[in-house]
Formats: sequence, C-alpha cells, structure tokens
Amino acid sequence: MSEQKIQAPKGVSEYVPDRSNSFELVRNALIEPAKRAGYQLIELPIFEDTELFRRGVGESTDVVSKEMYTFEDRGGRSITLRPEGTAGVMRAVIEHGLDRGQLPVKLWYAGQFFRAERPQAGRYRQFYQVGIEAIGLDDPAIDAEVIAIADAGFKSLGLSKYRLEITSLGDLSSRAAHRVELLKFIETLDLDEATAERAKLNPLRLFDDKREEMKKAMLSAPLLMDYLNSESLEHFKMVTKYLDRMEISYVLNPRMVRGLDYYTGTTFEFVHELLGAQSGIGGGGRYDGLMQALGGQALSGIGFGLGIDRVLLAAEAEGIISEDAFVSDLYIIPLGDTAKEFALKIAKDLRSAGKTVEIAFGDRGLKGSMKAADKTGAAYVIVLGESELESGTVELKHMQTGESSSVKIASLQQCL
RNA sequence: GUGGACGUAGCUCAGCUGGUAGAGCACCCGGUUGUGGUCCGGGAUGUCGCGGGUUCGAGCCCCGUCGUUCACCCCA
Repeated sequence: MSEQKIQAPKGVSEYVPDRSNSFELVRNALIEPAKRAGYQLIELPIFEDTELFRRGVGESTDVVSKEMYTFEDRGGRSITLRPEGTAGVMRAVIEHGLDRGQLPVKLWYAGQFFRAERPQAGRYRQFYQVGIEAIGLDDPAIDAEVIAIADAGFKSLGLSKYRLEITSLGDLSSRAAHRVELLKFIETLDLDEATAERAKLNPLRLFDDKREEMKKAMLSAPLLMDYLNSESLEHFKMVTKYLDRMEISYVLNPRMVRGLDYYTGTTFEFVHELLGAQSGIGGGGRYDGLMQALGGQALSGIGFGLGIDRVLLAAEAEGIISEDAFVSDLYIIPLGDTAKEFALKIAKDLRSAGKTVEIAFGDRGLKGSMKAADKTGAAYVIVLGESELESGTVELKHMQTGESSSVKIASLQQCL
C-alpha cells in the first residue's frame, strides 16, 4: 500500500533537468549586464512585514488588495510573501543606511516572488525575477542605462522578437492635472459595473482594456503625456535621446498602464510577440515617492523586474535555447572494487584542478557504462581495470572521434 | 475571482456506440566473457489524477474534488 502522492502547490513553476539548465542560463544572462554596470547583489528575505507592501506597492493595487500570500507568524505578526522586489529593496536601503553613502546606490537581486493569482501560461503563483534598482539620483541618463541593462540581457540571449515600450507618468502635479480631465472623460462613457469599479480604483486602467469597443472609446481619452509639466517632459526627452544614442529602439506608448502605484516619470515595459496573454517579459520605471513613503529620505529611484519564467518561455518560442548545457570533460568507468577506489581519487584530484568529471556507479557492466557515458555527452572516457592499475596507464578515448591514446594516469589533467 | 477545454505508462499519445488497457520514444538486459552512438532479440512499467454515483459491468456516462491549460482580470 503506497501513500497518496503529494503534488506541488497549485500554480508554482518548477525547473528540473534538463530544462533547469535553460533556466540557469537565462537567469545568469539577465544578471550579467547589471554586474558589468557596477550593480551589487542584495539578498533579501522572501517574507516581509505586510505593512511594507501596503504602503510601498499601494493599497488600491490588485497585487496588494487580492493577490498577496499573507499569514500570521507565531508571534502574531502579519507576514507577507514578497509579491515584488522594489519595496523590499527600499526597506533594506533605509534600514541599513545605504543611502548615506555615495549615490546612486546600485543593486541587483534575483529570486522568487509570490502572487495568489489564477495560474495561466506565463503566470505563476511562485515566479522568478531578476531586478535592479538605482537609487538616489534623478539623472535621466540613469533611466536610459537601466533600460539598456535590461535590453542587453535579452539581446545576449539572442531574443529579437520583442519590443520596448516607454512612456512617462510624470510627476505628482502632472498626474493630478491629468486625472481631473480623465475622470471627466470617463464620466461620459457608458461603463458596466466591473469596469466602472476598476476606473474608480485607477482610471488609467481603462487604457488597458482588451475589448475592441473599449479600445475605441478610449481613443479620444486625454493622454497623460499631454499633461506633463516642462520638467517631466524635459526629463523624458533626455531619456529618449540617450536611448537613441545607444541605438536602443523603442516605441512610445502613452497608453501604458502599470499595476503598481509607486511608478512616476519614466516607465517602460518589454513585450514579447510570441507569448500569449502574459506577454510582458520585463518592466519597470522611476519611483519618486516610494522611499519617503517607507520612512526614508525623499530620494528618487528607478529599477526593473524581469520575469525569468517568461523570458525562458520567450527564448523557447524563438527556438534560441538548447537544453544540453551540462557536459563533462571526463567519464571514468571503474571495473571492480579496487578500481572504484582509484576512480574516486582520480576524479577528486581532477575536479580540484577544475575539470568536470563523472564516474560510472553501480557495477552495471562495461557495455552499459559506455552507453551511460555516451548519454552524458562526456568528451572523454577512460576504463579503469586491473591492467590499467598495474601499468598506471589508461586509454583516453575521445567519444566523438572514437579514437583513443595511451596516457599516464598522473598526466590525465593535461590531456583533457 | 469569472468563463471554456483537458487529465490514460518517465514523455507524446491511441483506446470504436460502456465489457476490467495499448503504441512510439525513453529505460533495463542480452547479441560469446574489457568499450558507446546504428541494427536485432528480450524485459519491467500504470490503484486510466482522486472520491463518490449510475450499471451485471466504466478509462469511456453523471456529480464532486484536485491539477493543467486558454481567455478575461491582472502582471513578471
């Protein structure tokens, strides 16, 4: 009688071999450009005080109002599994006084995030992101560089079927002016109950409605872009100028909507063409009031979050990723117990010299072991038997050509 | 949260109008005793997601449940 199988919780994304190789490749590719731009790792807890997200992300957002994994810990504290990265980073920056040194503070992170949504292709309850934050200066050149870093990650993977959309959400005064006009406009529309409810929470949301009739109705809606004050407009123009200079192509999307309340000014999104409804592979923007809202000084910041799961899906959709990432330099087949002892020792020494070495375990016979060696894709194979142990010499077989040569065990390292 | 589709060996799937399960790939063993990828032969494998119900009898019908998937919503 076997026990009932336990399944993974609903909607989590898991990566097991061989696909995990692709996952690792994607994650590292997305991190690398940030490191090269001088960003440093910040490793943070996966759960935080619930209040952090209420204040940081915004009470009115869907993320906070209905998608958080919140629970009480044993001390009666309200804890929430992080639904996004920026709020936690800001909390840590303030708590550790990182903003007291030279600005901007430049940080990167990678890890899993949690949102209790209905799962769908590219949308999971536990998902992975790589993100960066540049805090403390509102130089538009930083905005451009942040965008360039994200773009470089996608490009290094070979992605091409995506586009960068950017806009500016302006500063608080620009937004307030626009909001008045937008609300006036929305009043003239005949909305169903659910849509009216959404409009109440965030009128900008209506720009994102997928229904044709709504798209049409919103065509004549007042655009935030047209309400930017001179400062905001100037900042945005500089950002696009820098992007042009770096030859990063983008499309202006004055109807872009973001789901987190803290965004101000420069805002962007990377959209992939081959993905389904969940086509955003990354996005981010500037946030002016966030640090202050969390009890820190009034510094601005900008950052992005890139979805590793979705970038992997996109890379697979473009057919630019292969799973066979792991290949050993040498595969050792020991015949007999004494040989096994030597195999372990040889493998250990070669590994500490930087070689990737595998051993055939389980006494399965030479033929089976050769098959196993073949499957791992190892470059070379040696068989360790009595005669080899006596002579201290092995036949080093190159698997692709099938040719082999006699090599002293002591000098294996130089031959791999 | 709302609506639709789906859930059979590790994987991809077949299974006619209900009669207690199959293919391909993968896996293991062997093809004269120490050398792989091809070929040939042999083999193991499933509480047909789970729980109820209808029926003489259910993988096929009904209900529930869990999960997957697609769209909405939202977003990475």
